[in-house]
Amino acid sequence: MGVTQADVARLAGVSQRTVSNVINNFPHVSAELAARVNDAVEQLGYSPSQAARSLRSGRSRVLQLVIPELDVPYFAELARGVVKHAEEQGFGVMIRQTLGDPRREQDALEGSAAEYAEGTILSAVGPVERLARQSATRPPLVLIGERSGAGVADHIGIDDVAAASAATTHLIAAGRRRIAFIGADPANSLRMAEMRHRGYRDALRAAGRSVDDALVVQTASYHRADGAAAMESLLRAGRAPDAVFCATDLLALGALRSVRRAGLAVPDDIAVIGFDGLEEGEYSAPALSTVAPDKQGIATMAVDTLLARIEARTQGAAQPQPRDIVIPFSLVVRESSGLAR
Amino acid sequence: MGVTQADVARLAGVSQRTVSNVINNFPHVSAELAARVNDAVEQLGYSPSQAARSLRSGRSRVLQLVIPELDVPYFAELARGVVKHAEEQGFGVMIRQTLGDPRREQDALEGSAAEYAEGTILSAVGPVERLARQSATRPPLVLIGERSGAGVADHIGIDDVAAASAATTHLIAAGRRRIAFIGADPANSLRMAEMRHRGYRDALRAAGRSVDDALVVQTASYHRADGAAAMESLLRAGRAPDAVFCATDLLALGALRSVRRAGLAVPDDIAVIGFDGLEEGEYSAPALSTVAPDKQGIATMAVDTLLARIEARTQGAAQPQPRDIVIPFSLVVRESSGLAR
DNA sequence: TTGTACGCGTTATCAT
DNA sequence: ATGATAACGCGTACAA
Repeated sequence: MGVTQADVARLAGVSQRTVSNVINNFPHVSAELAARVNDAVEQLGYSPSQAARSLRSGRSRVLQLVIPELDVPYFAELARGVVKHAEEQGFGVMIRQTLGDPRREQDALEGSAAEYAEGTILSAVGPVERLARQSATRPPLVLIGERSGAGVADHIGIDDVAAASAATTHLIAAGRRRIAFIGADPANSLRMAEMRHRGYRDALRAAGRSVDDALVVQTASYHRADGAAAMESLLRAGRAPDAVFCATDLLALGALRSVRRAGLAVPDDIAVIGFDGLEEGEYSAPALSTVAPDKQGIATMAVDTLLARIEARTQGAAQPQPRDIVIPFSLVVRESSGLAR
Repeated sequence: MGVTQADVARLAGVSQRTVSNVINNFPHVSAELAARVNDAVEQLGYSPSQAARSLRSGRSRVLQLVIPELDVPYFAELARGVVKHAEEQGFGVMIRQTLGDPRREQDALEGSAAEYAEGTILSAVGPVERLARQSATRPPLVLIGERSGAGVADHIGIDDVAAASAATTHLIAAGRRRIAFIGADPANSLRMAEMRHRGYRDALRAAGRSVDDALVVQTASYHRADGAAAMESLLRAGRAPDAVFCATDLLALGALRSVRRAGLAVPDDIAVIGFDGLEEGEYSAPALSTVAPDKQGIATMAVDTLLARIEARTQGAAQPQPRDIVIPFSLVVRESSGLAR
């Protein structure tokens, strides 16, 4: 703060232009001058003003990541990957936390804060159609998780229906008869919930099973406590299921605790499988089976896609159609869905 | 992007100055003009350039949070609190991830990226003396976790020694005789590890117990896997402990799994207590006892302290001496350290 | 190879 | 209450 290129130039006895050249290591600078400038920089503790640089160049080298909650492990792992990869590409990451509030999502995209970033990676909790509308003039937007129906923005994610179906099919193959689903969304606002629910139903039908809606329980949110409460209600409601597919690992971890407290055994009495591939599930008792999206892949691809958009934009190139990039997932069978005795 | 105050002024038929006044809702603007300007803003989809604003005002309203790993739950919870509180104060948060690399810490403070932020909250993994040195000319720095010995920067944190002592004393009071400690730092680079280790020893001595170094195991890091490995080595090494205090909850969660896999029971055979107060510990089997720092308190206080420094700096006020603010912790007794039968 | 001069979009000082 | 104008620090076209 305070010390400018002009100060450095004065001390080094060169023009400001030369200082700028040295800073941005421009090809044609005599080694001697460069040394003198670097000395002066060192001596004054000069560091370039990002604000001026950004105003001048129109580039901030900052990305914005908008997620619901930083301490939900799935988002934390995602954020780790995004920050890491962005830094490797020379970009910083501003993180905004919506806490599930659609107004905050809106504000993150339209508010003045948005102007810092050259682009946004958004994991929305609500419908994204409205949000993504102004993409023409706004900085590029890449969606993860919820996708926009209209193909109005790039989307990176896994095939939720197929993944949910794989989890359910695994339970069926393990010989389970009464397979419950925890995590349906009452408001139907999350397409994610809808898709995982659909995958569950699809798998059941494909196996010739009927779908028993008494075994489908809605949750207000996707935290451990919701899973615990949902499982309790399932256990209270007469005939208990012999397997449960939870829409997130956190729900599953909560469910695990409720089963345990009810004095039942996992997987002997009830098999449990989650969704997210959290490391936490490797250490639960029993270790949690799960459907694991390639989170690092999602993070990397989201950053790369966004950077490509930004690049094209600054080049004034024609923007290709928004793409929907599907990232692979894997079924991770651990203890909680082992074959029943 | 592209549309400036001048464009808005032209459309509204006023001077650019008036537009600026309306944007920053300056007191003296006729309601009629303001409406016209706002219309034009709406119509053009104008939003102010943060770069220009920041260059002009010298303020970016951005804070920098530097932590080792975003997906370590302790840091994730901390980051949540910091981002939340900073946003409430009108500040965005750039997150940098050091992955435990001291060079990245250095770079976060000195590199050009640092210039974006008006101040930095740093959770260091290495010695901070060097890092904090240049505080005179650099933006303000607030330390969380590791503290600098010299009182060269503000520090927010709990009393690690007292907290570790409380955990150990709890184990002693529960009748445990052979209490192990997991998490000592071989390189001794983390003062945190040293302090928690010291608290453990202090409590033992205060109870008239001898300290058996065979029960102290070092870990390379503070993740679940390290805790699991450490516990295994403890179980392999002859006489097993009947209690373990782990320097972090993650270590404890790993230890829990190793005990389970060895066919032993927690807390009957071995009591376990961790450190961090993670929500994850409420759902482990058994639920994990822990020492819980007031994480939201740390986050809030770190932001407030940093903001106060920034304020004083922009006011040109004299900077008070760096403070060391101690945040309370609480002992959370859950199942894993219940009384042995 | 290096110096001079201008403009990026804002805010703020000085008049009116 | 509003309009002209300077300056924030940097990058670069143009000139030398």
